[in-house]
Amino acid sequence: MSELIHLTLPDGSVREMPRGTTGADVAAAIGPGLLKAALAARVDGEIVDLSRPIEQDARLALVTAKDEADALELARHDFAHVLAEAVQRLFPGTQITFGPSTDDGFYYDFAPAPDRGPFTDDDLPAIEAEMRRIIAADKPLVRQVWTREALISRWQQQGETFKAEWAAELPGNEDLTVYWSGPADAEGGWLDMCRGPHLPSTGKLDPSAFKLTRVSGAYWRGDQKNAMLSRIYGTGWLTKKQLDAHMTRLEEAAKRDHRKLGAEMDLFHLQAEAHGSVFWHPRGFVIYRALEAYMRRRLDPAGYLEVKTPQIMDARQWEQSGHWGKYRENMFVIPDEVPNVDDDGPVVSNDADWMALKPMNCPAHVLIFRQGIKSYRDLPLRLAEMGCCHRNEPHGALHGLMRVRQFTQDDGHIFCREDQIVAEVAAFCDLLDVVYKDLGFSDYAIKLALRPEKRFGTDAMWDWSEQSMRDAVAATGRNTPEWGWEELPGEGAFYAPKLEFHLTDAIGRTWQVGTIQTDTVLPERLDASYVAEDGARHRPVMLHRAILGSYERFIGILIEHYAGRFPLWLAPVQAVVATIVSDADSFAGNVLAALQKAGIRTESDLRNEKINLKVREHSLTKAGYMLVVGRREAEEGTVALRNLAGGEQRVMPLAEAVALLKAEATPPDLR
RNA sequence: GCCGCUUUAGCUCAGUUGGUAGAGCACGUCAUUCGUAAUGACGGGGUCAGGUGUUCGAGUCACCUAAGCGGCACCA
Repeated sequence: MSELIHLTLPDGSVREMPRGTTGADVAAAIGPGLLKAALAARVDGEIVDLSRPIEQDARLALVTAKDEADALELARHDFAHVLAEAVQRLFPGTQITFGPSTDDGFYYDFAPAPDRGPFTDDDLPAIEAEMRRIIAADKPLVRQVWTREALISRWQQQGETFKAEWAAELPGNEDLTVYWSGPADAEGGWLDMCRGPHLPSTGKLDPSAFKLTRVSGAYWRGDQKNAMLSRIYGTGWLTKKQLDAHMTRLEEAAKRDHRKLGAEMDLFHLQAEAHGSVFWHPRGFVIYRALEAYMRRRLDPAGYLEVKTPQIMDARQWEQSGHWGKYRENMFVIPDEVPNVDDDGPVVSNDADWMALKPMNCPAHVLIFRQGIKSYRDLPLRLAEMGCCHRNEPHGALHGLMRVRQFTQDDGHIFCREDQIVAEVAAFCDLLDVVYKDLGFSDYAIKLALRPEKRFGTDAMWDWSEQSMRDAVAATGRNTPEWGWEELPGEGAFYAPKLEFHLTDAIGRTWQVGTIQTDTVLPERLDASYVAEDGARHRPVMLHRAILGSYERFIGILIEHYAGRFPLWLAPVQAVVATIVSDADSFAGNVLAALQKAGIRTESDLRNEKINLKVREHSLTKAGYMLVVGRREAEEGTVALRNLAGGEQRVMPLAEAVALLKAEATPPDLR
């Protein structure tokens, strides 16, 4: 059995090695430097442990720190492993569950010992120290294959009920792999069930390249019916330098948090008395209005007809649409009865009729569609509404402007025939693309959320509506990895598959903004129909769609995207006229008037303060431009125009400055 | 809703083992007219989130409620 196998290395050279050789053997044969640097082996494309025997001819590449993505993945997985070992050594009785790598590190979910509550931030320093000890001990990470029965029985013996449950339910019938944090099968060894691969030993990790960041609760298997576990998050890298760079990035990102900038720039506020609803301040509402005006200018020529529908509707309407049954808990419900204030009895009797604040606009749009008789000639009918909706969201979900209880959608519903769907969805994607680019987003992700478990409609309807959506996206060529395209099983709405458009906030969290959905359920439930060429009544398909999603969320993302430094057409304050001496007050008045006449949002600052202070203050509130006037400008009819973002300034005649600002403040669609 | 943490002046924060509150900025008054990121002096301002309890005494300890923050779950 001492045959030789042939391993093809990345440079094309072929090495003869005995069957059963390992990545480590090959590295050693090439040179001690490579052996030291090697982290894992890539055999025919698959990453495996350096110690895994190779049984047949293969392409082999050794993974080192230079293969950053692979190396990071390996290191983060190992950090999670070391974290779990550290926790069990420090807190006996803690059960381990599972712990994967993440985009910037790792986490591990634990079931704390019964006599001890969940972990807190105070536990982290000790756990970090224990992790460093495990790394310093340079424990070998040893792979073993166990039968399922043996492993389950070991977990049960050790009281690891979560691991036992998982081992029993892992799909397939094959044996399971475990990894020892060495020594294997001996005192001091520590075992976890894991598919691998792992680094050769814990010492390959840089003990200064990780940091435990926070603790949180997390449900076992992500289901809130299950036990609440205690999750410890860490960020992990290959070097301390990478870790430091990451921490710096986080600090920078925190500075662009829309909640922080919203206060600093005096855009809006939130307070307990109306938690989850936004108090827009004058400067913030300027952005809102500019965005709304822009959207109307985009929607009108795209064939949308804007409507306005009631804020409150009878509960029976929501029953018929299906929302009452599914979302009753999250709707604001009010009695349709005048309370008798003189009466000592209950303000509302049990048999009151119930009304609800609208959580969405679609049923109302169907009601508009149903007025009169619609012909196939009326289709596609595109109704739009800047619809103010209320949803009583779970309190833990609220988040600044991103997740609120009162919000305004740039909503729209397209009633059309089945054969019009591909064209309508494609046109929507194109319109959305134009809008996002105008607003500064060339990078967004597209996902298709498929039928959920609980849904209305037949499987045939879902087959058809999901496929129509795939076809429509394919027609736009956007169903590719570059667009982040993926299908999300089970995540659709109860009445329709959802095409989702996602943007990312300052610290990397993604938020759904735009959406379009192919709905055949609601037209059925609310009995919408049109007369076709054959003279018979047919059901229209209803496309639910929004580009911004909600003004609140989109403005939140805009604030973070621009770090408050908006393009001039969206800037709350586009220009500030500031004087150096009071002798220039009168000329400053002329400058202010000229700018306001040109439609530039301008403020003036005539305070008896140094120009340094004025520059500083208006820079901090992120006004667009400053027009400084002193004695010289007043005499010459010029202004010193300073871009507060860039800092450069130029003296020019007033008329020239007005023209310049007017051009830059023109919205992108009007240029 | 679940887990953990937080809540002291308009904002950012200090307040040691329980002995009835402090800074910087902001704000007000006065002086300063000073050419591109903080002029100076003086002054006003707090039921320490709300409630209940322990205590001679609570910003400090316990419990409850609310909101916020980080996750989880949810997101029509």
